[in-house]
Amino acid sequence: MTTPAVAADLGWALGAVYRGYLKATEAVLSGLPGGPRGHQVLIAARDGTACSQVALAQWLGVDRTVMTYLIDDLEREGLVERRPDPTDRRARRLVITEAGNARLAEATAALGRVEDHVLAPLGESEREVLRDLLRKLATRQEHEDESACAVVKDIAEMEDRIPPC
Amino acid sequence: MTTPAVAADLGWALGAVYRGYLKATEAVLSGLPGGPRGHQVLIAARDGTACSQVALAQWLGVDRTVMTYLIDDLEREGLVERRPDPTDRRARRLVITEAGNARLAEATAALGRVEDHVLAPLGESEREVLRDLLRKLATRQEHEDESACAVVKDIAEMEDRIPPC
DNA sequence: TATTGTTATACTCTATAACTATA
DNA sequence: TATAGTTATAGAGTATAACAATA
Repeated sequence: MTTPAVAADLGWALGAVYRGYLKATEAVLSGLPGGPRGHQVLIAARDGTACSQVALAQWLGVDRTVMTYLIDDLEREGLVERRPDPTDRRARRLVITEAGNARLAEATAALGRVEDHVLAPLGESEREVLRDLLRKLATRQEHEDESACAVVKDIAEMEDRIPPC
Repeated sequence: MTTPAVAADLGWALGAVYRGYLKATEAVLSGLPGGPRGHQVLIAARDGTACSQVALAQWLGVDRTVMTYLIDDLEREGLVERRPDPTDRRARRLVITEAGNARLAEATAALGRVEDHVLAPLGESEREVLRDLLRKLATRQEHEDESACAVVKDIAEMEDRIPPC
C-alpha cells in the first residue's frame, strides 16, 4: 500500500500522531500509574493547580470517577496526597510528595525523549511551531478573525466548556 | 483554576485537541458506523488503497479483528462491498458502493465543518502549517537532520512499522 | 437544591486465542 | 510454516447510577 488518500485527513493524522505518542510512552513510562495521564496529575499536584478532583478531571478529559481511581493508584505508591480543602470541605486538594517529585522528574525526562522521537521528522523550528499551535488549540486561545467560525456555533454549544477553578 | 502547568505538556495538548476533534465528530457523524474511522475506511475503499483488511487496519491503528466488525457494519448499510482479491484468494478488496460514495461526500462535508470548528483559534496560514506538520509526523517523512533522533532508536525499534501493501 | 468525592455496576472498545482458507 | 479473515471470549478503559458529606 502506497501512502493512501486518508493521509490527507486531519482526523487521521491527529489520531496517528496521538497513537504514536501513547505507544512510545508505554515503553518508557511503564511503572507510573496512569501513564502519561498520571504524569499530568503529578504536574498539577506539584503546581497546586489541582484544587479539586473534578476540575482536574475536566482538564485531563476524563470522568471524575476515573480521577478517583487514578489518584488512588498514585496515592498508594506515595506519589501524591489528598488534603482537605480548607475553603470547601467537600473538595480535596492534591499535593505532591517528595517521592512524587522524584518520579515526576524521571517521567518528565523520559517524556522528553519520547517527544524527541515523535517529533523526529521535524526540524527544530518546526517542532516549536507545532507545540505552539497545539497549545493554542488545546487552550482555545481565540484568534482575532473568528468570522469563519459562525457555521460551527452549533457544534461548540454541544461541548463542555473547561471550567475555571 | 487558571491555565495550569500541564498546558505546556505536548502529550496533554495532543490529547486535548484529539478529544475535542472526536467529540465534535460525534455531533455530526452520528449515523455513520465507526464515526471518523468509518469515514477513513470509506476513503480507502473509494481510492482502492484498501487492498487488504490487515493493511488498512494498520493504517488506521486498529487490530484486524476490529476491522472485521467495522467493515461488517459498513457493508450491512450497503456502503462498501468485500470483493475477493484475484491475486490472493485469502484477501478481500474493499470497494465503495454508490450509496457509500454519497455518504462519503456527506461525511467529508460534515468533517470539514468539524475541522473549521477545531481549528477556529488559528488563522488561515496557521491551519495549513498545522496540517502539514501533522501529516509529516503521521506519515513519518524523515527530516534531513535526523541526528537528534539517536537517543530514541530503542523506542523506535519497539514500534510496529507501517507495512507496504 | 446542587456539588464533591466515592463505590458498585454496566457498557464500550479493543485485544487475545482459536479456527478455516489460502499462500 | 506463515498469513488473511472470521468468530468467540476476555480484558482494559470508561461511563452511569446511587450514595454520603457538604455547600
